[in-house]
Amino acid sequence: MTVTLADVAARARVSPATVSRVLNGNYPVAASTRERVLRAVDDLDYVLNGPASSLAAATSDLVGILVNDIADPFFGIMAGAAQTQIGGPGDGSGRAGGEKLAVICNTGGSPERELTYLTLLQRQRAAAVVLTGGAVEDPAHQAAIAAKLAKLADAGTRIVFCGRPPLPEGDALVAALAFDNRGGGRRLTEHLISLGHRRIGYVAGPPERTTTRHRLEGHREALRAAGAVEEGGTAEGAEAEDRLTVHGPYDRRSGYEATLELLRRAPDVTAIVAANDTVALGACAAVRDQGMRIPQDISVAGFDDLPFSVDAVPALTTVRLPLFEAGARAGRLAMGKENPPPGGIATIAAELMIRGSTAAPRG
Amino acid sequence: MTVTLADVAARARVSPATVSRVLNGNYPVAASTRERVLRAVDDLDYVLNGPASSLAAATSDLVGILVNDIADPFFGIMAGAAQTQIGGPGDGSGRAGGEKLAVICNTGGSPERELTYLTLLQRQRAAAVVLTGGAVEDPAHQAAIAAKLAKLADAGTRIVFCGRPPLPEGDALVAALAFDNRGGGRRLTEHLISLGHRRIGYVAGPPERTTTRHRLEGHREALRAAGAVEEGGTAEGAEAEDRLTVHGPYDRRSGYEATLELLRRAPDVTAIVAANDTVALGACAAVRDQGMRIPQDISVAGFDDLPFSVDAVPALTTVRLPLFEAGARAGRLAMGKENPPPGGIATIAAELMIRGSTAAPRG
DNA sequence: ACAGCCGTAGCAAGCGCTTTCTATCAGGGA
DNA sequence: TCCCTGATAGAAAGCGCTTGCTACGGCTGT
Repeated sequence: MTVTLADVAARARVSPATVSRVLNGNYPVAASTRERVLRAVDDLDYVLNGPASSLAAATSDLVGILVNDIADPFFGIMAGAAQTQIGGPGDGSGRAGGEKLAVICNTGGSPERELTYLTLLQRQRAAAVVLTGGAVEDPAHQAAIAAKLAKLADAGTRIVFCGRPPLPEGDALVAALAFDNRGGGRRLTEHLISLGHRRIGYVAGPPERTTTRHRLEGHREALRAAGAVEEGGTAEGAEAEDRLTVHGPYDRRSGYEATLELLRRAPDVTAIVAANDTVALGACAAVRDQGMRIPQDISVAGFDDLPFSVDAVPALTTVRLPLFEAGARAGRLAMGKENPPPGGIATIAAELMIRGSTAAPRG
Repeated sequence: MTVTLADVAARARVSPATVSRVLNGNYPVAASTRERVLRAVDDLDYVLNGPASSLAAATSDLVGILVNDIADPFFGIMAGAAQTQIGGPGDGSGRAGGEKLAVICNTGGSPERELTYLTLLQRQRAAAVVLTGGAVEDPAHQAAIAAKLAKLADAGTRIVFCGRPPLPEGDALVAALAFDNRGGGRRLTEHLISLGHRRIGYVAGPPERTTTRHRLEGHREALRAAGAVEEGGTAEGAEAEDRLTVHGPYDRRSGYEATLELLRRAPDVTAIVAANDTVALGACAAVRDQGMRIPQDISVAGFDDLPFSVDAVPALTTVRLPLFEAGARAGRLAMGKENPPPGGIATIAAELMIRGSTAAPRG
């Protein structure tokens, strides 16, 4: 029924050990023998039994990539980029070639599913795991994840964070690539302030995510530095900040609804900063549906600079994150093709992209 | 070092066989014994060895999902939806629960990589494989893929097509879910024709893809039915069709450039149909950069109805494909949770969404 | 009371591959 | 000429799990 190593060995008139060595190419085999074996492999259309191989070698060629939402290009781009570095081009034959099987796992942002996938990957003795995107800040889950990662690392699995802050007690991991969300958020709001905006609404992501918090913190840093919310004392400033912030999921619809809420609470905002570009698109729609023009009546800004941002009308002012580059680098780190950054952590710069959706508020 | 089944068995004072049966739950085990085993599993923090298990059982719990470009939400949405049906919620523990590990494989649209991934999946003895999106029409590759799929099916792997036409000699596969690209394309162009458009440009996808061909065929069917290109004879009609069609990859940039080319070739077109929404966005940008307004000066339409389409300004007229539903159904088929459609093939309707980007041409 | 069963648990034989250790052979230096 | 060395190939022992078959009580039916 199934062709096994032994069948190939028989046909090539060598021992199974030799066939294995030819296939893995990590032991000297005479050229003539190798050729004979390879021909037998082709003749019989042999395909290695992965589980058997993994069992015997105690390692597998699986690399897991965990994402929060694969339908979101933010993750799609990173995951795709990582995969370009992991699944080598291959030769179409059944032979190994250093390429691994990159598997993208969609957690849907749920910590439980994240843990489940990590366990599944642990079961498969994955060669590496890449965790992308913001983490949930619940201490219990942080600890659970950290414990699981420690076990994985123990078993020889390489761990890479991409666009995700390192663990508090992050030691087991090979490398963390963190986006400068705080700095990006700060520069974006500084830009709005420099245009003359003072009442700036913020449509934030889910409160429990690190990404949300960091971007929001950057925003508020800029606000405070400019004294933009000082209308008496710090207490009132904080109150104003809260009133001008609405949280919701990272999707278009949430952006739409949160913006409506924001406009209701504070009809006098002159600018709205969204948690990301997708949310910003929803915000734009809401602003427009309220009969206001962008940017004449109200400025809108996003974050991430996803491909569609430049095509929005007007083009979205946003903060560019080098998603592809970061994903590719994470992939290389996972493959051990690249050395981890000093200290294990690299912060990736976020670049302000000023486009048409922001302008000075009306006199 | 690593905890094995035997360790658990020893601690629970039962045989390894019993532990295995408790974990797999497919053999009667007394409640008291089961509990003892489960406690031992927890105590020792045991995690099943996937490769060993797959080897012994001759099956694995991997399900592969092949996509052309994971950075494209078209695929992201389908893949994410499929995964919701495949990777059960799990319980966070190491225990099995019918859930499988859904792995998304990014082929980049390359047939070689598609084949490579299929081999990798075959190696892993995958439980099922879902192939999404249009196929490349090269006969050699068609045959290679068909042969590979036949082998996979032989080995017990379930095969599902999603948004991909069935193989010419498609028999081995469980089910094919095909989008009505031709019908959608036809209705879209009929809509434009009914608005009064006669000179309609078409920004097509890569010529070798089935999706491209079907959508284009639908477009031309509508054109011919309306006699819109008849300016003498059929030969001239065909020539006009070719002149008004520009091929390119399925991305924004290609849409931009192809539209510029189209406008150069035929400055008098009153409408442009794009291969998909992403391309349409590029087309819109090009139209605008040429100083024309949408839809007053020129109408633009897309295909797919990706989430951002409704947020384009003006909102994009397009053809809605139920990507999430199709992906979820494909996932269920892959899991054997749902029966294949009669004949193995189901055609999924495409719905015309008329929005602001199309209007009657200027008198 | 005895044969026959059902419900459970254990034994042991692999699943197909990797890898350590050993065997063999052809040369080359002394 | 003989022994030592380097280059290859083979033998065999698992890797950790699943599962067919066997074993063993206690029950039921007659």
